[in-house]
Amino acid sequence: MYALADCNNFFVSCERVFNPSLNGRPVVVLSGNDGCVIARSNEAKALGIPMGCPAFQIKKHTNPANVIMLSGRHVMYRDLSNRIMRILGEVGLNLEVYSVDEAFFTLPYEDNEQNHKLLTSLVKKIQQYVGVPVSIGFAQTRTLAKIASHVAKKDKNNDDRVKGLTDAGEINQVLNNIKINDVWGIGRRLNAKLLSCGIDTAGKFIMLPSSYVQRIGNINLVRTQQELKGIDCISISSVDIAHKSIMNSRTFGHVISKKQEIADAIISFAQSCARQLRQEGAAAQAVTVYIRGDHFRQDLPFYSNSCSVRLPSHTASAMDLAKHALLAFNNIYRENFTYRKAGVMVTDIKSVDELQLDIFNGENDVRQAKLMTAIDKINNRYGKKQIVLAPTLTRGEWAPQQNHFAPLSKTLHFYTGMSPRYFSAYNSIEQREDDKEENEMDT
DNA sequence: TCTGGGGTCCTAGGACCC
DNA sequence: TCTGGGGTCCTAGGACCC
Repeated sequence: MYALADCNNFFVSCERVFNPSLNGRPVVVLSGNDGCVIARSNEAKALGIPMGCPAFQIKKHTNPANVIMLSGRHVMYRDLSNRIMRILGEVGLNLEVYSVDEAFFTLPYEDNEQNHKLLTSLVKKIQQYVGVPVSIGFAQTRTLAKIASHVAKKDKNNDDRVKGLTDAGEINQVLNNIKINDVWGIGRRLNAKLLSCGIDTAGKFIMLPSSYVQRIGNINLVRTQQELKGIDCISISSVDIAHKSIMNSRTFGHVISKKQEIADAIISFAQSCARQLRQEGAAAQAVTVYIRGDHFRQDLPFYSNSCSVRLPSHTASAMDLAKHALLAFNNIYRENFTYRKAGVMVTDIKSVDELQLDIFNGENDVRQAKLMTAIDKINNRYGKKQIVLAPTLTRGEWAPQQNHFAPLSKTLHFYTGMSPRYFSAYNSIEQREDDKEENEMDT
């Protein structure tokens, strides 16, 4: 029996932990550059604000004075997420962290009454210790558990926020009322295809012959159908399985044409990829760079391109990765165009354990590895940005604009469990302007 | 004026091999 | 005129997720 714990309106709920005055009001959290809505409170949903809605359009949808718009503070969300996962991990067997606000786990009891009781206490514990509301669904497969948590969330009479879908008759009834695009694994395209065949509910979908389902989609769609029928066939690559790619990219605060400014961004992205590789005890042997114009600007010529470069050996060195990322960038950069977004992706990733022989091959590799280890030690001890590659010392021209941070420091005392260290991490994003000065002093 | 970021898996088709 | 058959590997692009 699988359970899925899903945080309600996660980013908004995190903001509310630190700022209870947001309770009961329509709140949205925005993406980078304060661009799109990426989380909505129930009140904001009720106003008809759709997911992904551009911030400037909220004024068209609603009375803007009604809606509180906040810039995302992902360091804080990650921290609260970790706390929730720890609590789930204490009870749940085989915890699979699926995303920042969701995790699957298996249930210990044969008896569903007992499982229900256990989950109810978990929901209460998370509310009490972390302050974030969580809904939990459980069923025979992950896909059904997902639907169950959906039901738990929607049902206003269900105070304990736990829902089990275990009775065959009830499952059928629920599936007949679930719209096909609310099923996990069926997105926009497949929804359109299925609708055109007259399939609009999960109940109708499970009646289709699997050969037909395979023709509409692919093997994944067949698996989704099996899961809805109660046959377990989707596995989740859990957190301890290594990443296959690591990406770092940003939409710039405005369009940029100067080559050096974009190069600075590329170096910064490569540096972040390298840092994450080292945190995971891994190294990569390929790096891809992409750059693109602003596809919303009809008045500017549009150009986008990408380039991959293979490194001579696996590395997690910021300098190696930045150097090769710049080679790739030089390949694709064109004069006379403007750019709005760029990114760096590292692939062909292996754990350092697998690479012991390779990585210590050359004199240079050994020195680089030692140097990066030393830099990590210093940055971990004295702060993330004590030693960085030179072009990333100051805040780049490309840095995204975010102007809607909640006044966190004023509300922080609501949260007693926070150490000074977290405090500074949470505030670091707010204080970009201060950062700039600090960095100049460091220089 | 203003439109996110970071992942995974599958498939078709081309290159290449014998 | 007429031009094999089968296999593997790689990559780009499309679909999905949060």
